[in-house]
Amino acid sequence: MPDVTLGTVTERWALTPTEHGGAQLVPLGPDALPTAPVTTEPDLAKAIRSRPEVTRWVWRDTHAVYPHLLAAGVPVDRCYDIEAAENLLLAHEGHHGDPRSAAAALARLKGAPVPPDPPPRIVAPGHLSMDALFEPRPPVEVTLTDLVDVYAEQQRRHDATAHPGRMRLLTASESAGMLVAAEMHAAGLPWRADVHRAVLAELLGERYGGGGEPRRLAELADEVSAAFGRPVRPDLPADVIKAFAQAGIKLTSTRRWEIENIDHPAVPPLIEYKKLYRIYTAHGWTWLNDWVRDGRFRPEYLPGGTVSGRWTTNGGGALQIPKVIRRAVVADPGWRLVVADADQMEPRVLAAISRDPAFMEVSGQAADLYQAVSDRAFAGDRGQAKLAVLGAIYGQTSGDGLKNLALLRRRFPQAVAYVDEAARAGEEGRLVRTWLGRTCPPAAGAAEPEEAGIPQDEPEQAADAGGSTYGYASSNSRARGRFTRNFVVQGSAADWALLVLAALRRELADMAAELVFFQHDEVIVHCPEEEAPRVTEAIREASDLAARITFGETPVRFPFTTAVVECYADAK
DNA sequence: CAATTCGGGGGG
DNA sequence: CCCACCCCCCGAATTG
Repeated sequence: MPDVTLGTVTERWALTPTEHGGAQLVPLGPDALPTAPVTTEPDLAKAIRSRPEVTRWVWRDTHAVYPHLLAAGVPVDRCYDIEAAENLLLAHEGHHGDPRSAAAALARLKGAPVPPDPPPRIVAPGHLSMDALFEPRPPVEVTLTDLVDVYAEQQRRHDATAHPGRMRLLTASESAGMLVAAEMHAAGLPWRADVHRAVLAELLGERYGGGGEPRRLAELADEVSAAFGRPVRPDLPADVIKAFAQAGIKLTSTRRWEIENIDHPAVPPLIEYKKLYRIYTAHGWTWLNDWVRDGRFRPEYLPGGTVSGRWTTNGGGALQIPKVIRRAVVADPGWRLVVADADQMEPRVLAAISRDPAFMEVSGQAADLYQAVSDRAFAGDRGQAKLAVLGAIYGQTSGDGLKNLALLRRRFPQAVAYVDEAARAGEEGRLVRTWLGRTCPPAAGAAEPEEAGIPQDEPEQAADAGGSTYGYASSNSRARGRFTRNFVVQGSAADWALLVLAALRRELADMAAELVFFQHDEVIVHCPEEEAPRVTEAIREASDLAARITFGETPVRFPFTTAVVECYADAK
């Protein structure tokens, strides 16, 4: 069985790149301290290739090292990303957002002035793939011995957390995520520019003068104007609101849900215009020119880019590809896309972390979770069950869902209590953590930490006070409560998803298959047609393994819906 | 004139 | 009827 992240018997080495592609390296003992003198080698890739016995490479920043290694054809098994770990440890210690560079960590260790982080690198459109490797970067490397000191201190800081084993798992899997991110960038998502252009032509028509406004948008704008009896620019909300007002219809916005049921001839072309305008501006011809090269779309993935641990991307809108545009994502000839989507990931994660017996039971089967909940508590009304579950996770405050939420609370008290407690912690200004220990930022304007950092792992029932828990909370603190309520679920789901990715990349290591896309609860693997069954099975195994490692023994199952397709749009 | 905010759409 | 959470990206409007 692959050891995904724990690394019981690991040969660890630390390294730091030097000028002209070389490296300094040093082996580390079980106490994280060097067991031999530092050696210097002229070729980083060769230095790594010649040490296959090393199972984990400790380095400052994956992004500064790993793309070079991949370009040289030297993938690594595991790493430990010191700056990623610093980020997680700082947040856990109540110092979310403090400078996280290795240089800053070293300064804190030595009691020296802490340098601010360099500004985040922005990827300009058109500034593609390998170009990023050769951008001048600020000189924030620290010496290898200093780096090892920071690493050893980080190991001690793990021990000081509420659940050191989980925190180690978190930093290990975040590091694995950094590897996956670089590998997915290098592989790229297969993208057929010709198909994309055909889709655009079909939806938007040709562009006037070759690069001007698409014909279809102009036609729809004319239809809107004709319906109002005067020229109206559909892309200017103020203009549209004024036009409706003149027609005797008062609007506070021109959002789709507010206009779609209005009986006026301008509405259908206006809605169609908004839909197409969005495609045109965000994923039209300009996007295609900027972001697709040689049949691949290579976004830069940022693991842990959001506070909850979900990933973001830097440019290209890779996590918001509209459904219609997915027709351009097509496997190479003879290859397939295995598109795998975790079924009801967040409710199942809530079952695993709350250990609610009844909720674990309905989550212990591969079948539709919402159907199981509705059979048990909602007389078979799946839609109501789904709304109630999502309402509990998001912190619904109004509407029909509320009485269903009460029903949910009766049937699954421990699960609802788990998120209720997270909400209360947020309202009271405390911090909350995911299952593995990723910690939410403090409330805006919260009294600066110190105070020994607000411990709250197993918060007492807070002297309850009975009665209305929310009665005296301000709107701000209620918003904070909804945030922390959702954070423990969304973030713990991100914990699990990261472990799935880490496990899956190891399952795929001896195949031609490549991970090419990851979006919260969905992965795409690009593989030769004949490997697709193995890949499908690998995803199942990665899911099971991730669940065991993340949550320990649990009856909760995490099924994926997988589709083997040539085109992304044909999945599900 | 550059930077920031707003409004509206896309994703999960 | 909308819900409630986490995001990105664009063009226009506004602000410094």
